[in-house]
Amino acid sequence: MIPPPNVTGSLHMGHALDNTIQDLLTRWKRMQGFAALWLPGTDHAGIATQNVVEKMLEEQGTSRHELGRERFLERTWQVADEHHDVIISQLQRLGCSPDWSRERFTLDEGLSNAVREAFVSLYDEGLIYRGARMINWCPRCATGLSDLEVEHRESAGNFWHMHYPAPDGGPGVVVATTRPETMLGDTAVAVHPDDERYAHLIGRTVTLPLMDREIPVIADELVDPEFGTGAVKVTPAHDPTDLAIAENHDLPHVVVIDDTGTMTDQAGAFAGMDRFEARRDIVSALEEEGLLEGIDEHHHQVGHCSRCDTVVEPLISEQWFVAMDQLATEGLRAVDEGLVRFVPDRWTKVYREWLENIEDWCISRQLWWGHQIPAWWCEHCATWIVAREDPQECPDCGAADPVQSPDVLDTWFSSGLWPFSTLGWPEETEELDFWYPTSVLVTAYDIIFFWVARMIMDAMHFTGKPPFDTVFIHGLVRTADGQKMSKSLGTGVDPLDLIDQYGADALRFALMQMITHGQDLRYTEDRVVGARNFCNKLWNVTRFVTMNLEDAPQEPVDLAQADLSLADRWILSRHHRTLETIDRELGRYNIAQATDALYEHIWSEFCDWYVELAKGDLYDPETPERKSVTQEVLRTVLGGILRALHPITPYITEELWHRLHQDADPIALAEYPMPDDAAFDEKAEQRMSHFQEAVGAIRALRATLTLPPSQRAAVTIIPDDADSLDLLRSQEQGLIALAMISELELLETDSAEPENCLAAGAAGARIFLQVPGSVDIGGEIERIDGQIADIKQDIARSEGKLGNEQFVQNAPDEIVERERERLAESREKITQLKERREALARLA
RNA sequence: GGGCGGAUAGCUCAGUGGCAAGAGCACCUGCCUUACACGCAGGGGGUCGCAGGUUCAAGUCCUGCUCCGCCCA
Repeated sequence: MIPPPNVTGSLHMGHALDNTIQDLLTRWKRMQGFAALWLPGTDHAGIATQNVVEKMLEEQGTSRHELGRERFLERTWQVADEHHDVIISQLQRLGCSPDWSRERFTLDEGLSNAVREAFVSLYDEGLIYRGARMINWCPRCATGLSDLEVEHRESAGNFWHMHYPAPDGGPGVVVATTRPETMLGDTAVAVHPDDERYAHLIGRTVTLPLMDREIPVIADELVDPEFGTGAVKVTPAHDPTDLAIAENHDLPHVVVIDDTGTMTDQAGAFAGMDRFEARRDIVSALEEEGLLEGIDEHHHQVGHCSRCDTVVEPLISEQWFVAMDQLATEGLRAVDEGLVRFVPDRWTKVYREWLENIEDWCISRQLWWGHQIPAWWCEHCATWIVAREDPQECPDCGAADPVQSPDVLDTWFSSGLWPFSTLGWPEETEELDFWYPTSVLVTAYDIIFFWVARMIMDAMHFTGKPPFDTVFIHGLVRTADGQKMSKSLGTGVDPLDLIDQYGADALRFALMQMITHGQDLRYTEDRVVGARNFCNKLWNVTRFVTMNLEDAPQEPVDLAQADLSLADRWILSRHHRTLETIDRELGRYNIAQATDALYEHIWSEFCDWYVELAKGDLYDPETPERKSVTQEVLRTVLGGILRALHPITPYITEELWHRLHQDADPIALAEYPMPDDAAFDEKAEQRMSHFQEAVGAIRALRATLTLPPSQRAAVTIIPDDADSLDLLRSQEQGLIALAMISELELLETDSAEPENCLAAGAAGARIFLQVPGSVDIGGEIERIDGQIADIKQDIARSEGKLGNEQFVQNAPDEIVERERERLAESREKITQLKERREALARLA
């Protein structure tokens, strides 16, 4: 299932990451023959979209109220449609392959029916109710918000200490507050019952300054005696804790701030002022009266509207709520019974703790863009009618034309239904029957609460089943220095720019390499450059292969019957080990590990070694059978590589697939390559690694002399044993080519060492490079000294371990034996190195 | 205040308690070697945050601490 990108913006790097993961998983499973549904769609993002449109209207000098609800919605649909088209085309450019025929939008008719069904049935069960409670109100958006839509940020503020005198002119009490403007609505002062400092005041009254109102001093456990002066002002209408205290003591509410952030006519002299203006004026008024005892700087958490950043006002307001107790229990059951699992697992705890401490959910929004609440007010009965069908009259009293609530639902109310509403719920459709419950949800950790938790709760409640069995949680894409990417800060990166510059495949490959388990990832462009280079490498090696397949036999060679070279056996073995790694790691959602395994296999094994060795066989007219076997191996391995890579880089692999196989079906429909144990060839891998070591040793010797590739050199090799001799003899051609040898002398095991040579040891052989003419060998002596020093350390370490009785006794025999072998090898090596150094010193 | 994550090469990150710590990028040296200079070959670079502990053996497990980031209140 796709997390619906909202229709207000365009795709950012987070979407690119998220959708590439989903596309990868979908293509992978699809190629493996599973019926894989990836259902795309978008959500209407109520408050965000409405804000975008209102801003546009403001620029045009009008407002939603001037337009009226109907015309405003027309305008908003237009904007939403435009953004929708942009997003869809972006997803397509990224190479996403969902089932476009099933695309859904949360305001579609079907999904709206689901919303209405969900609302009415929750209402009928008593899980949705309407009530006056303290909620978070955004004065700018003019709507209530859920707790999740408020961002608490530490802000610099003050602690104002205000003196509330006793009515008889006595000392009274000093209270401290961060919000002086609310004092106009104070209806008490509260202290902790055990606080001896204030015990004498409990039950008496103090005078509320500026309002000249007597308010009681009460005792309540909720007061923290350590905080501030230990005495708090109580403003039931404007603070959740104060409201709780007021309920304990039956205190009256005085509303002094209205839903536009303006002081009400209850606010005395300050009526009509903006709340922040009033704060300043109240402070100076108190100061004038000598009632301001002091100001402390104070950093505290202030709630901001997550959509417009306005300071949120806690207000008592009549709204629709979802009672969360029962739903949360069902949501917890889903993870407790293992019906839903989070990857990585640690997010389970985050999810669980949130559900365990959840409050009722305010779902009504005083907006126009969204699902209008299916509740109608009957003026005559003074009751709400909640119904699936629009009522023409009140079912109780028959009064005509009940009025529908103008409010709409929180967007997440509809998003929570997404996994099943998109498949037709509440109808019992074939789609629902076949596809539901789904398998995987992929999303970033920042919407676990908003979306994931709600989907799980809703699914458990309405369908009795989990919406999916796995939630794969990834991190956020950040800038190179770890900042959040944001358009407004100018730190955002547009994935489309990168696609233009490097291609969608490069972007996808880079993102898949960077992804870690639930950790944020830092984006730098050089990762995409690297991925682009990799694509280029793949392109070129395919070019090489196809060029060399032009004269390949019509009938493909049966590799199972063919006479395979060491290199052939090796690359086939490595290829299948890579496939095994991919299968294992993707199965664990270790996407980067799977991606890196392919990178390594393609570049460092296939290109760097197999292709280089293949050239000898391809260009040697003497051995046509070898050539056709090599051609077949190239075709087979490259074909496997392209298919294995296709879910990550769909475009280039599709193109190259058709260059490799002219009449093939699309690679997207090809079978995903699976590892075959029969291809694992331990022996070939071991022999090949000895061969590679020999090549490496010669190359290293050449490098110390800074010989250019054009200057080939004569090499003598003395194998340690018959096995090595056999290996090197069989690989002579490759050795000469890869180590740039002019003349190769492969001696018998016990031969005498040649004079005037640079020497090196490789697994199973000693290697001698003839020094041509006057070359500086000082560098080589230095290099050998370094090696001697390193090996001395190794010897000391091995001797230490083996000299330790505890180690020999307790460690597994295998480990001890290995340590003995290593020690012997090191001693052998150091002897050779010392001899070599002396020989060099004589040379110089 | 509670919880979570991170600290390994200059940078970004991998690293089932056991063959001498790896990759990519960056850096240095030499190369247009006929698939690829978006490339090839070679190389330098590490007190694995700090302090204890467990173990024959710790980057890896335990405890405490420091710093950075995030979530919740």
